[in-house]
Amino acid sequence: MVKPTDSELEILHVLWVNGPSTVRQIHEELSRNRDIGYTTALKLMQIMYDKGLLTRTEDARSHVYTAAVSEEDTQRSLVDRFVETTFRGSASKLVMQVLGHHKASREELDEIKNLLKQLDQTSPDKQ
Amino acid sequence: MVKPTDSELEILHVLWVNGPSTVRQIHEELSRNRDIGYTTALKLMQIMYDKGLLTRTEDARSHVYTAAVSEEDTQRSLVDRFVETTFRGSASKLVMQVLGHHKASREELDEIKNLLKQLDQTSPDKQ
DNA sequence: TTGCATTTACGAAAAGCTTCGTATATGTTT
DNA sequence: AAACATATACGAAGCTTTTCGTAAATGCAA
Repeated sequence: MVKPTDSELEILHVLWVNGPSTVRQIHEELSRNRDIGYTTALKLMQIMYDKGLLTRTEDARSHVYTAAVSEEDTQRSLVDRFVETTFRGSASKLVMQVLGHHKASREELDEIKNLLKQLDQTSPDKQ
Repeated sequence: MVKPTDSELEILHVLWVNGPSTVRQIHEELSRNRDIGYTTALKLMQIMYDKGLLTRTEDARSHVYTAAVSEEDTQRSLVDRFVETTFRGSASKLVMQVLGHHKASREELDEIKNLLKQLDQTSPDKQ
C-alpha cells in the first residue's frame, strides 16, 4: 500500500469529497486553505499519477483525475503506520490518548459508545 | 512543540523506556531492530540536542543523553497533527477507524469503556 | 491564420531527513 | 610516553517532499 505524503493527502481528500476533478478545480480548492501555485498542484498530481494514487482521463484539452485509492483503505494504512511509530503498536494507547485529550462532542462520544456496543455484541462480556 | 521525525521517535522511545543513555547504549538498542551505523545514531542525537529534544551531560569521556520532552506531550502533539492531516480534524473518526479495524483485546476494550464512563461523569448524558 | 489563454511536461532548486566517512580529541593500556 | 581504543565533531552525499519557472502543446477567438 502506497503511503501518500501530507500534500498528496490534501489532494486525495478533495477528490474523495468532490469526486473526479481537473487540476484547476483541485488548485482552487487547495487555494482556500493556503498559498499554492497552479503548477505545484499539477506537479503533485502528476507524481501521484505516476505512483498510482490517481487515475486520469483526457477530457477535451485537460485531464480529469480520480482517486485510485479509497479513503477507508488509505486511512487504515496510515493509522497502522502511525500506531507503529508513535505508539509502538498499541492501538488502544492511541485511543486512550485521543479520548483523554481531544474533547469529543457529545454526539461523537455517543457514536463511539454505540460502536463499542456493537463490538460487544460480536463478543459480549459479563459487564 | 517540536515534531520529532520517525528516527528521532525511535531514540526518544528508548530513552523513555531505559532512561538516560549514552550514544553507545542507544546504538545497541536500535541495532536490535535495524542496521544503523554508530555515527548515524550519534549524528541524530546531536541534531536532537540542537533542536532541544534532548539534554546531555558529560560523564567521564562520553555524553549521557536524556529526553527533554515527555512521552505524553509528544504523543499528544503527534496525534493532533495526525488527526489534522489524516482525518481533517475529526478525532472521533480516528477512534472509529481504530476500534473498527484493530482488534483491541478484551482488556483494552474494557479500559476504553472505563475511560468513557469517566468522561460521562464529567458531563453525563441521559443514556 | 495569427495570436492569446490554458494546459501539460520537464527540469531543477530548496528544505528536511538519514546516512556515513574522515578527522580530531580523549582516555587507557603497555 | 607511545600505541590503541573509543567518543565526539564536522561535512557532505543521497533521498524525499515541496515548490515553481520555463517551454511546449493545444484549443479558442479575433
